[in-house]
Parts: sequence; structure tokens; C-alpha cells
Amino acid sequence: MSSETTETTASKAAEDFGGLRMTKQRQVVYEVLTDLSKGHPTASEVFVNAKERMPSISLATVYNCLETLTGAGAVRQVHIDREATRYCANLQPHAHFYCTDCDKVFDIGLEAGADAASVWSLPPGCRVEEMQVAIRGVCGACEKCRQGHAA
Amino acid sequence: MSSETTETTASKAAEDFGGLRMTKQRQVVYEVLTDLSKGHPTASEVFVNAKERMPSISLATVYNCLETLTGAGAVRQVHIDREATRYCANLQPHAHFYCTDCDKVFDIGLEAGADAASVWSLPPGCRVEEMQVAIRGVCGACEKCRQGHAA
DNA sequence: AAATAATTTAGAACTATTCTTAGAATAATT
DNA sequence: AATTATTCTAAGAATAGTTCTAAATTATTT
Repeated sequence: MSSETTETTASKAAEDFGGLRMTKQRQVVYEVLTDLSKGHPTASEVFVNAKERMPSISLATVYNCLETLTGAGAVRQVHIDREATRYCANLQPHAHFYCTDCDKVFDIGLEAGADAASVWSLPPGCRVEEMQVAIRGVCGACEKCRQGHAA
Repeated sequence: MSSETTETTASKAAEDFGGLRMTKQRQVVYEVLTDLSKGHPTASEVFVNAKERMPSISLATVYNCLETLTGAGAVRQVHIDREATRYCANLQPHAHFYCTDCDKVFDIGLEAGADAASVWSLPPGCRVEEMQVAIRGVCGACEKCRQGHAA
């Protein structure tokens, strides 16, 4: 009982999320999501991976599970342009950088001590529930690669 | 010639946008957008309004025009969750607040002197092309209304 | 164990958007 | 001004992601 509090709560979180009934398929979907978290998979990608672990699972169930897990706050949706919704088990406040060259999505953390909402002049009296920040551009690796071609 | 520089450039912009051929339908679509800018209309809403001004216009053309205008930088797409794309003629950097109660979208400006990207710890070497900030929550008016009911 | 409720499955249905193709309008060239 | 080339529009078909529906399965409560 050493790594209990040093690691993130991701691994134990699978068991209990606000009284959510953890069915086998929800467990599988959640595991896929934590395993592929860096990949920000779409529902279909989750489906493919879930099917390897549980061949009987259906796409509709994957959608159901993703919705349930999102509703329970175990998982976040990621929206970039109007592309297929991606899913992300990183619950820390963060933005998403989408590289138009390699099509990858990167998590972008907050600067130390910064608050994402603070730069926006929100009208008084409104209540913020969620914030989606999507940044499009070219990532460092692709940018470097481009310069190479140009030379 | 007094209001020339005091107002935004919105009105004169309709005529010439980076050598864009300003066809009658593009003009109509652009005008609808500047007129309904506060409403953040979807393509279908633009279509309905454009049809009043030009009954022969088709939905496909509205989509084409919106894409062309977006490409030319005359108009911005607004993405909120995975709802239908909305369009916005406000080119100033701003975020969008979507009220889950009244379903309205509000433009949110930057705090004086603030830079939207500054709070995010972007990896070195990457190039930012666009930033979409969507804030979901309850607007001031709806929040006030709720408190009234609770009393 | 029986009854009730929640979940899964498979496929149909839906919606926003893109694609296709033909024809119309506009611009360029002679 | 006539001809050719290019771009744009229109209408509907096609597509992709997602949601809905109904029946079957699984879990929970009585």
C-alpha cells in the first residue's frame, strides 16, 4: 500500500464513479480510454480497441458508455472543429492542440498558477460549467520538418 | 466622412476580401452574417435569411459561400460541442459563451491587454493558427431567473 | 424465485455536411 | 464583339458521425 496516493487516482477510479454501475463494458471502455488517453481516440477508435478486449461489445454500447462516463465526470469530450468527438481521461484543466500537419492532438497544460477563464471578460452573474479550448496549428516536430524541406 | 474610422470595418469589408470574387450570393450571405452577427446563425439559419433577400439561392450555395468567406478570413466558424457550425462576422479575438438554459451564444471579449494563449503552456516551436474557446454555462439573465424560482 | 429496472445489442433513422454533375455566369482572349 | 476558359451555382445524391428503437440480456429488489 505504497503507491496509493502517489499515483494519480486514474487506476482506482475505474471502480467507482459517483455511484455509477460499473458494468463489464463500461470498465472496458474506461480502460481503453486511460490506456489510449494520449491518443485522444474517437468513439470508433475506442470501439476497435474495446473489441479486442471484449469481442461481443457493440458500437452503440461504446457510445452509451462514453456518454455515461462523460455524464459521471470520469471522462471528458474533446471537440475540435466539427470532427468526430474525441475522448480523454485527463480530468486536469487543459487545452487541446491539434496539428494540421500530422493530425495529432496534444494536451496543453495551464501555465503555473494561471486560470484559463481569467483572460476573458465574462459578464457578471454568469456561471461557467465547462470550457473547451481548441488550438489549431503546426506542432514543433512538423514545423522543424518543414524547415528541413525548405533548406 | 466622420464615422469612417470610428466604426468597425465590417460594412466596407463586404466589397473586397483578398481579391475574392464578390458574387451576388456571397454578398447576400455576408450581409446576412453581419446583420445577424449577434445571433451566431447556423448554415440553415443563414439559408433561411438569405432566401428572403434572394429567393433563388440554394443551401449548397450557402455552404459554398460560407466556406469561401471563411477561407478568405471574412468570417469565422464557431464550434460549440458538436452542434451545427455557427458563423460569426466578428473578427476580433473573442470566446463564445453558450448558455445551456436559453441556448443563446454570446461573444466574450478579452480582458484589457490580455492574450488568450498566454495562460497555456504551449510546447516550444509550435505555431498557433487559430484558437477556439467555447465556454458552457448559464448566462446572467437565466441565473437570475433561476434564483427567482427558488425563492 | 419472481418482478422490476437498467443495460446491451443490432440495425434503422437522422442530421449536418460534402460531393457530383450539369448548367449558368463571369472573365479572358482573340 | 465573339469565342474560349474558368469559376460559380443549383439540386439532389452520398457520406459520416451519432442517436434512436425495440428486443434480448443482465442485474437488482421484493
